[in-house]
Amino acid sequence: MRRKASTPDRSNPKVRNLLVAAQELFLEQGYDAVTMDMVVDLARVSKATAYAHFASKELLFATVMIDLTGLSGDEIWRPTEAIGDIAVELERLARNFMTAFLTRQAILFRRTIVSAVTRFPSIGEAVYTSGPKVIVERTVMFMTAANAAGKLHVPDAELAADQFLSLVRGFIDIKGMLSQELPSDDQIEKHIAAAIRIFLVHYGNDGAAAGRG
Amino acid sequence: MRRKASTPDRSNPKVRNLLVAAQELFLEQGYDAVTMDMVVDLARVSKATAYAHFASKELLFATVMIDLTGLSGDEIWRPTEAIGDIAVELERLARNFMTAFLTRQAILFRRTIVSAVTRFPSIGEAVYTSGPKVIVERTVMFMTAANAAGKLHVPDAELAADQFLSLVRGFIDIKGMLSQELPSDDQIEKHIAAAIRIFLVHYGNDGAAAGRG
DNA sequence: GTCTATAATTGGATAGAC
DNA sequence: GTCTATCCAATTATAGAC
Repeated sequence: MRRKASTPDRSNPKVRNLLVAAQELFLEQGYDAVTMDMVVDLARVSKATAYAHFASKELLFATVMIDLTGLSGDEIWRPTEAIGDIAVELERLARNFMTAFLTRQAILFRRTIVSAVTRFPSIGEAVYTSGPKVIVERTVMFMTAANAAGKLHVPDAELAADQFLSLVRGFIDIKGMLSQELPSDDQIEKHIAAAIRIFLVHYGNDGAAAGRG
Repeated sequence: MRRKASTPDRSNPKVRNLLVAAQELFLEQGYDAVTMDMVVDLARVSKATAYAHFASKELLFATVMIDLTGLSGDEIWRPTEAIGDIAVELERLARNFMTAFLTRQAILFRRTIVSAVTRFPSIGEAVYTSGPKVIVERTVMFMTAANAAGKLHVPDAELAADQFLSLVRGFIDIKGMLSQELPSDDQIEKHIAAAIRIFLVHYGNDGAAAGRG
């Protein structure tokens, strides 16, 4: 019965142990540096058991990566929410995004997934589709809703969403990807505030900006 | 004589062949997927020769990566240049950055270096220092110069540089990192134009923006 | 310096007992 | 399903001749 080809049985404790161990090791060390021996040792499971549930190291890796992807959809913004004070809303959206984006775990995940793209392109596509793509879509929805509610003046919601997320992200994430250092909470706060300021000067609906369109 | 520990002899044709072959293979497939056999085959050199010049695969990899880093300093902007029409200057800076950033080779390089950070942190630091860090520094210099010349109103040059680069980069680079698709030249042009527009509304010196500081 | 041939080890995956 | 013990292919690095 091709159970192995489909979803592994997560009610099985050994399967869970394997997934937890594999996740930790893959995130910390990357696909190649991790051996199946290391995984089964940490999971306290024999190798044969591991291969009874996951047909290959590659499949175990893919399962772990896909599991990690679904974390960041609704956490940004829910389309059902009403929009209050626009500066507050933008701030909340920005902070939600940054906490999902700049945690140590998130950075490790991005490193790991980027490392794997070359060899497992389909995993990269899947993560893109259920990760960044969703974030952008949600932000576009937000911009559209804010525009409709008269809280922003947004002629092009996709452009505005792209610019907002770009400003919020900033350029610091590169440092996080290449080195160990992460920005402090204080830096992040200041950064978000500045991003919202420049964004609102352009897209705010208080008539402050001239010559837009 | 510990020649191997220092810089390899680049006047030697076989060394050059090795570096060229290694660069191509590492960029296309990543550190682990490339074997020394593949490198020496492509370089048409024997394995023993390779190890006569590079003490290990790791050192060969590090050499290739460091070589690839120095490409993007002066190409952004030179501090000696006088600043003319600000919109034109910003556009040139943005385009220089994007062509250095969104080429196929640049993306492959970023993927490869990110993959390697976990296992070779010092390489990541080195690349950060002579890559992104330099780009940011140059852009800060530009902002400072433009402010001094009265072409921009920039109270905080570092913030302005971060915002400008963030806007120009946009959010599309993520797609490039996770999938194969790259934005078209046309999309890039429109994107740059929009970035400059929002930037100038905030930082332009024509009195269009209100309430800044 | 350069080559061919080979050592030494690692690591993904499986056989067979329980 | 689970374990122990093992196979076998791949890979980094070197020995020894020229």
